[in-house]
Formats: sequence, structure tokens, C-alpha cells
Amino acid sequence: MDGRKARRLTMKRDEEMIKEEETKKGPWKAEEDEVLINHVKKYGPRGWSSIRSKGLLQRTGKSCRLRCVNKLRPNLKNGVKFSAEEKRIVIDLQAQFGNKWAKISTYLAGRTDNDVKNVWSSRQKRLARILRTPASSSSSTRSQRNNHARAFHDALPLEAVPDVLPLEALKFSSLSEDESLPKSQSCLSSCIVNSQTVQMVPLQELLRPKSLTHDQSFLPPEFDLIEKKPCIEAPSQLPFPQIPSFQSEFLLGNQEMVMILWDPNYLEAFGNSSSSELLVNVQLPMMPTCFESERSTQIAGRGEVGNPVTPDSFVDDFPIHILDHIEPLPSPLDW
DNA sequence: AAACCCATCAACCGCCGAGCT
DNA sequence: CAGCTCGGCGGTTGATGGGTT
Repeated sequence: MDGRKARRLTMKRDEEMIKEEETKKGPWKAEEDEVLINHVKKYGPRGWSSIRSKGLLQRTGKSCRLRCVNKLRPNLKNGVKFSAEEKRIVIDLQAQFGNKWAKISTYLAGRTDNDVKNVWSSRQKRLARILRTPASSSSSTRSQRNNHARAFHDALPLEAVPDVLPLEALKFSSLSEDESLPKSQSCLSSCIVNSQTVQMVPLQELLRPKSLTHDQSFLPPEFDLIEKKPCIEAPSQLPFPQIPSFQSEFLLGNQEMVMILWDPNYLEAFGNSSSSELLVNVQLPMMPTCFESERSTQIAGRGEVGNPVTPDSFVDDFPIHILDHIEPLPSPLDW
């Protein structure tokens, strides 16, 4: 390296160090905002670097632009939480455009790319936590399971909870009877709404119920889910003429899902066993049956023996791409 | 009451492309 | 055409506050 070039580099480094010292970072003060607003009023949203070169602020041009775009622009919904609809739009558009936050934000009035990005990354973190389970399910601690349960609770689709049911009644049942966990904090793969068991099934599967064995779908073979009533030829002595007691359709990503609430009386009668045992047995296949093939493939690929589905293995193998489209429930405080 | 966990928000950083010199 | 500056974008981080244990 020749002497002149080295000297130039040293001078540049020095200049950068001086700039670094002069540059203010961190939270913006009201006075700074005011200066910035005045500048934008005068010159428009451009010439960001000139703000510092004129000695108006000791902020970088980038910092000024960011502050203006994210906080000072008129009509911003500052301090207003994203609505369920807005979140849904973000999810849909992210699926369509990828991580093009600036583009996505143009579809949401009053929202910035930073807002959209934050919402998405919060969601990703939450979903990642749902799937972050210990290698051995038996080694998972109670508090970890509680966290998973809570996270899964948070990730349940808003639309999945029918309006006709008191939302306070949404609780998770304890799968392990010897653990006296509080109902709202126990294992995640069983869901009880208003004392009724909920199953979520892809609509597609319901449209071809013959493709399922009774065990896979745990629908009584006599029940016609399309007509939402027992088949004509169903034996009249069936102990569960009114089931399921409620059905609700909702979208899970591109997948049309149907949520079915089962009357506990039906479960008692149908399973021919004690209620608690039956809940364990029946609730485990809550994972939509269409995922079972994916799970089986994964297991086969790993050369594992197909273990029975357990609450924790449900979490371990839950297909993450499906979770990309789950809307969070509002917190109980918002109910 | 303290420690911990988590969600949210604001801001910074690095990279890249466009435009200018 | 190369080099530079600026603005825009996406990723990441740090601060903070609320809820839970």
C-alpha cells in the first residue's frame, strides 16, 4: 500500500470517528421531533442527511428518516394494537409476497413496515416457542408443558371459538390425571370448551369421511357430518342422537377446518370407558388426520418406530407451516 | 417481593440499488 | 465507468412493561 493511500484511509477513519462521537443515538426527545417536523414541513420528506450537515440535529440521515417514517408521519396508528383483521392481512400478504414488509404495509393504512415486521416476528417467536420442546417428552418439566399449553392457547384461531359459547369457558384439560394441574395451564393437545371436547378436522376429510377409519376420525360411522345429523340407517338405539352438539367452520391457512364440539355424554357412551380415560384416548387425535400421513412419513424417514401420539409428540411433529396461519386469541383481559 | 419469562416497541445496523459526479 | 452518497429495506437488538411463578 502506498503512503498516500494509507494516509487517506487514516484520515477517513478519523473523520468517521469524529462523526461517530458527534452522532446522537437512542430514544428521540420531543425537541428533536419538533426540529424534524419543521424540516419536513419546510423541505418535504427528503434531504435527510442535510439535517445534520446544517447542524439542526446530531442524528444520521437514516435515523431522521426512520423517525419520520415510523413515528411522525401523519395518520399513523401509533399506540393502537393490530386488530385480528390486520394480523390476518399481514399473514395473507406475507404468504403472497414473502418478507416484503414495506410492500405489505402499503395495504394497511396507518401501519409502517416496522410495525408489520414487529408483528410478524412476534408471531414467529411465539410459534417457535410452541414447537420448542425437549428431545424427550418424559423429561419435559411441568412448567415447560405449562408454557407450551399457554402458547398453544394463545395461538388458537380466533375464529375457532364460536360466539355462542362463553369464552371464559375455554380451558385446557389435563391429560395426565395424576397431575393436578390447574385446568387453564395443563397439557395442550386436548381442548375443552364449555365442558365439551373439541376436535378440529380439515373440511376435506369430512367431505370424504369414508377414507377414514373410525379410529382416525373418531366420528361415529353412523353420523353424517355433511348433513350434520345421524344417517337415516343409523341404529335408533344409539346413545348419542344429538352429537356433535356444535359445528363451526373456519380457515386455517388455506385449509378449511371444521371445529366440532363433542358432548361429554357421547364420549362416555361411545368409548365405553371411564370419562377421564376416554378424554385421553379421544383427544389425542385432535391433530387433523391429514397431518398424520406427514407425521408417519417423518417418522419413517427417521427410521423410528411409530410411537403413539402423545401431547408432547403432537407438539414435536406439528407441521410448522400450518401454524403460520393461526391467529392468536385475544388475551382473557380483552374478552 | 423478587426473579423470571415473554411480548412489544423503537431504534440501529448492514446491505443494496439508484442516481449523481 | 468507477466511486460516492443517499435513501430504502429487512434483520436484529435493547429497553421496557406486564404477567407468572
